[in-house]
Amino acid sequence: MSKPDKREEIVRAALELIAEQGFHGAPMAMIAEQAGVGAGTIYRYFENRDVLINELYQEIERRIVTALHQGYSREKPFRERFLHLGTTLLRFFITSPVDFRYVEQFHNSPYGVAFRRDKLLGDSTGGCDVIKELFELGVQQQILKDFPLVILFDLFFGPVVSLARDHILGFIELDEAMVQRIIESCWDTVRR
Amino acid sequence: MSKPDKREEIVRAALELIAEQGFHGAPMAMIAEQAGVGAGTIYRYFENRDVLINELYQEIERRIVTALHQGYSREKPFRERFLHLGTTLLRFFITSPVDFRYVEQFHNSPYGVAFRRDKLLGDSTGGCDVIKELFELGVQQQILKDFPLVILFDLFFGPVVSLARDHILGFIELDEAMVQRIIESCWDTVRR
Amino acid sequence: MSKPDKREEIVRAALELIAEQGFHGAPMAMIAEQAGVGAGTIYRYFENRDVLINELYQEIERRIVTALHQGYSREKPFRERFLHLGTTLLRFFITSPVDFRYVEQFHNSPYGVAFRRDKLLGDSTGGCDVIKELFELGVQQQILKDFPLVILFDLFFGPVVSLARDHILGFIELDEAMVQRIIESCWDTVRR
Amino acid sequence: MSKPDKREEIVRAALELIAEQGFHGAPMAMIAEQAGVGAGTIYRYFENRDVLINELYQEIERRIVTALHQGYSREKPFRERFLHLGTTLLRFFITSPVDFRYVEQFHNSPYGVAFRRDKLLGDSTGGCDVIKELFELGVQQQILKDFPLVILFDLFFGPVVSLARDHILGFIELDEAMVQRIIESCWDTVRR
DNA sequence: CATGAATGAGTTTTCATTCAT
DNA sequence: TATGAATGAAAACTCATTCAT
Repeated sequence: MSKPDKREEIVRAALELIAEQGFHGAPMAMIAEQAGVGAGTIYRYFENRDVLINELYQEIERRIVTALHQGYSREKPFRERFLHLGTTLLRFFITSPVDFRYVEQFHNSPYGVAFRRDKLLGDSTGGCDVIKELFELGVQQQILKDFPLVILFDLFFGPVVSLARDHILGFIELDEAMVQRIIESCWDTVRR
Repeated sequence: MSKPDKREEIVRAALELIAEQGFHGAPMAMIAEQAGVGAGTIYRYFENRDVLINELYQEIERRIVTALHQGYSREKPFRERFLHLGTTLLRFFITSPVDFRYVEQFHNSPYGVAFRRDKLLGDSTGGCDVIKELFELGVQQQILKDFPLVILFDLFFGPVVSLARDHILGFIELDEAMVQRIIESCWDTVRR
Repeated sequence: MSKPDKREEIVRAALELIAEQGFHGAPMAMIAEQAGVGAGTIYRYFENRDVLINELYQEIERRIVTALHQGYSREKPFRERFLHLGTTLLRFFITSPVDFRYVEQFHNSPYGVAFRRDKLLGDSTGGCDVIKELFELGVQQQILKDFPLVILFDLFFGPVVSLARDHILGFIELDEAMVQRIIESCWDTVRR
Repeated sequence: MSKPDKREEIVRAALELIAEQGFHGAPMAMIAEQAGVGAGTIYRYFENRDVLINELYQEIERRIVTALHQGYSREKPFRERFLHLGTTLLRFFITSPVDFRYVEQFHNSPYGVAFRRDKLLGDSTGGCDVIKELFELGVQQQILKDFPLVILFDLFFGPVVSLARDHILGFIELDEAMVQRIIESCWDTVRR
């Protein structure tokens, strides 16, 4: 196995185990075994457990940002851009349940709290500037309701996260049509 | 300290520690110290850690249910009842940050997963029959949008939870007027 | 409940629990509950756990000695006296399984070791002078084989204990006739 | 220290401590210290305390079986084979006092009871098929007295165990000649 | 006298991290 | 560079004993 491959395996193993079993259910030894490497090897790629966990989160964040930008264009009309971001995010979550579960584990843990404290930002999706930019624009141009930015975020993304969770837990089955209808409802909530 | 006082102190200490530090940050010894009792004393009131954690959750649930029923009347118009439940819940969360944080910790943990599995329900507020009843009525009478119940729940309560979290973390400051406006927006999301 | 009754109940409860579950399975609180008294009450009758356990043993020993003397007479012929002691002891054990189990637990424990150390004696039945006396007589009068006393004890009582254990554990079923035959065999072992 | 050495040290330490102090007197930390290893190291070789204790017992049983087979031959006359087994067992016990004490501790403990329950056998020496086989043969061929097998076992091995115990505790001093004489006496007890 | 709630020392076990190979 | 055996601190839990009522 080549060097980057090893790192890859560790990341994959850690992500899956933590997503499925929580932080409790993923001790370093188990991650190593699942990754097919020695326990000590993890420490060649990640200084310690905390670093591993935080880097995992950042990798997911990067994937989310990439997904959001795919097919996104500042030229399109505001509503369309909005729907694009909403549906893309919801679709990302329900097609990447491991990533989603990990993010949830992360946010509800000492790691997530520390992370949030650092950011002092407040978007529940995690540092996606493209979203923030669009919301700010919508407020400026009075397309969106006259709420503080954070509230608009919560009104729009609160349901997205809840729905993704319920889909992944099997309480509902979201198909593409439903995703569209839902995000349109969310849009109605925040638009003026 | 009288007997019920001791149980009370343990509950309070456990609740605060877990809400603030998560389950990791609240070992039994620390809970005992914070409560001003011996380590073994906790086990006189709670069979083991799991029981303690689950009873804590149930106490909060009882408090929520009590709050929701206060001032609630089946005689009032549907919309008014809806707004009552939404504002009451949001107000409860932001005035009981410890309870709220605990509930979040709980849901995102092996305990919460097991709990959900038992319920097979899917409302993110936790066994509040009065809420479920009202939503079912709304669907029947075609007052609410034609979505599965679970989705309506998520559309309505997803934002509530997100907003409560951001308020508690200090990202926003929700006053009574804002609470009213927000819940009205949520109502617009789900009503036909 | 009168005072001696309470002591009696404690003794009975402790004996049964320890006999059935071993020392591990009989914490003071459980003994108290089984006896129908408060946990602290035990300490009015026995200074501490060790004292209780040792007194329990001594009570059994007294019962054994009493049994051995019943119907025993120095006037009878040697062989008859011998058979009397052997059959009486074996009968006592299999009709008092709780006492027997307790004695076994006791001997194989720190308590028993300390007890033996104190005695520096060596009879495996526990300080029964009538037995010792008879054996010494048998050696003197050359009725018994020319072995040290301790060895004669072991040859005679080793089987008795093993058989009692197997009877109580249900591996064999000893009736009166069998008891007679067995003890006669043991007699053949030690007699000249 | 090489890997098997460490396991060896743990086994030795546990065996000695338990033999001398009983199960109570041998907590894992003490075993680790005595073995010169870290507390956690024990768990690399034994899943938990129960496993350690049971494996210890099985190792001893293997040693006993090995000893019994040494110099044993189905060709030799019955009586000779009998004496071989008896003397070998007694010799093994008095030259391996730690093993003997451990076996006694084991049998008189929840471990031993569970173990016996599994076996449903009833020989007090512990699964030594060679012994059982010989006894069965003796019964068939009417060389031994007409007793159930279990009783013959107890008549023969009851004294052996008692004698070994008394030798180890220092109440008697068994030399080779005495061992011979004793086992011959035991033989007289069971032979027709 | 009797009680039983309270205690905290002591037990088993886990797991992040190190370091000799 | 990779390994995985070894570690020991920390966690949950038990229980003999005390002492206020």
